[in-house]
Amino acid sequence: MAATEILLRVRDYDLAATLDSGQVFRWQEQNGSWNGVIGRRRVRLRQVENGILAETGRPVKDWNWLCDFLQTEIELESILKTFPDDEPMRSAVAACHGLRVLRQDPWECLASFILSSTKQIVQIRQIVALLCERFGEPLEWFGAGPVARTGSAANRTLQFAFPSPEKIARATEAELRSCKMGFRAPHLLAAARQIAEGKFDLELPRRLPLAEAREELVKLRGVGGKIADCVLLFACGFDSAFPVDVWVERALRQLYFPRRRVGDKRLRHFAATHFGPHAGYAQQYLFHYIRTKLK
DNA sequence: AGCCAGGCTTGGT
DNA sequence: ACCAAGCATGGC
Repeated sequence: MAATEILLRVRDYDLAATLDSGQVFRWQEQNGSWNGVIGRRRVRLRQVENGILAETGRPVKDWNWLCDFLQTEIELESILKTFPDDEPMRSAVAACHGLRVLRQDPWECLASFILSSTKQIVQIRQIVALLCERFGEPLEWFGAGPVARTGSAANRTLQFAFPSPEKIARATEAELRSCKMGFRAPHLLAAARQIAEGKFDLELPRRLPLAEAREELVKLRGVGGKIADCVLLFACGFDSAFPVDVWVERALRQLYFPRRRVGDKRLRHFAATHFGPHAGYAQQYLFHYIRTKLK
């Protein structure tokens, strides 16, 4: 039966932590609900006692797209069990219980993280919002109400889909720069063109072994190892990908090597070997922990 | 190897 | 109020 609402029964799921942990950049909290866009659908999510209550503007028959995005079928406990049994991980897990890794659209993920380099999360959100308002296709309003002309900036941006590679490919560098992305504009433009022209297949990495998938992604301009790892983890389903940004590096040094000089090489080796088959999840816990709980 | 590239937020004064 | 440092980095 088609409905505009569904209850996804799931436990160990902290919706707020998950949507606000720097994986995705378009979700907005509004009095207890989270508003966002998945594909061409505007979605409202609310954490309830026995799971997540989801609402869309139009009736939906098949909710798989939502379960896939939220990864509600993943049993979190079995992943947490694979984490190393050490003090830093125990603290991070205790502090961020219910934090999940989402499964995003590869293009939105790639584009967002190309725009992320040396930007703070608030600012990445701002750039992505401008990009969607300027280039994204308009979406139907949430619910049946009339179009409000006086929506907040936060709500206005949720009236647009994330722009396709084809749309971005037709833009000029100057137009992209007007979204305040600075030197990242040519990177985004080049990636969009390669994908739009069929010279780069974003569906491919998913089907390759991790190392080869990473090699492919790194071929794109503006994509180094860190951004490739973000796409591999957040969009391609590689749980073992371990993005190391300044926060995770800080977490590793502070929590695992306090008051010790550790070379960059050794730290990378530690990161690559210590955290097990779901290292990406462990990374997300460390990232969120150091940013929100330890400062 | 080291420097450079937007612009906004954060934090110290 | 003002200013400097820093930011889910990668390219040259």
